[in-house]
Amino acid sequence: MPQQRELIKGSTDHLLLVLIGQQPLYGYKIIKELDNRSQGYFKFKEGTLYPALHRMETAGLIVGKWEISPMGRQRRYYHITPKGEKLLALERNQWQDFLTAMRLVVGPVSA
Amino acid sequence: MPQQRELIKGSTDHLLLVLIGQQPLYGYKIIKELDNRSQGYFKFKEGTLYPALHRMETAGLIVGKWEISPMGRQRRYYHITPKGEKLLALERNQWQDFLTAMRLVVGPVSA
DNA sequence: CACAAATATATAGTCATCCTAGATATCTTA
DNA sequence: TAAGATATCTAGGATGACTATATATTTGTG
Repeated sequence: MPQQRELIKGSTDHLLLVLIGQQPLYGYKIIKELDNRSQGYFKFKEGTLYPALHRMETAGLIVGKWEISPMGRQRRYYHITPKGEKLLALERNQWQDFLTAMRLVVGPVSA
Repeated sequence: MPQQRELIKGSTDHLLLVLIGQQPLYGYKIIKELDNRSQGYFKFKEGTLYPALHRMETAGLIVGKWEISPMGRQRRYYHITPKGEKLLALERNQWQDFLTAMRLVVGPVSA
């Protein structure tokens, strides 16, 4: 499973890329968004999120820019890059493949 | 996400528990079974599998017994324990919850 | 006004897991 | 007899998630 480990470990990164791919977001907002959208399931810790964002920026998947939020405050907004877009599309396929493989082993998953 | 990290990291352990929960199996056979059932997706390495089995045995989820295979050879067959059965049922629910949360964030997953 | 809580970013250190790589042994088949 | 499949095991490296902490600003409350 060449890509599976990355997927497993990367489910965090995938979630971040999905959100940032929809709109530029800053770290703290991402934590809140993930919490809200998942109805309280995902509760990312700062120690997980910020290093992940830095990793992804180093990898050229996103770029962080200091911008003024609608509230007039300085926020570090992350934008997805073309490279990030490509990886995002790839990750969606990998996620599908992983789910398919899991279903084959553990049996069908309801819903 | 208290259980999510365990789930992510534990997708390996979950797969093993599912298989062993269906029938006693030995390590090498588990690798082949996962490969076959997943149509080549899961290709566990020995360095991943055996330590995982040892961890799970230490945790009391499975017990390994040296037995003679139908081929007349010594194999270390792992059997699920009552404790393992309970965790397996719990893990199935956690897997469902995780999938639900993922869908809420990344959108519906086909099939 | 003062203080608490929420907002917001960051990182050092710990821990767990996955994989590489190698060791070892038996059995089957050409 | 040799090669390849079967079978188990572990040390060490790499990576990522979390705890804990530091720091600063803003909002809400009494």
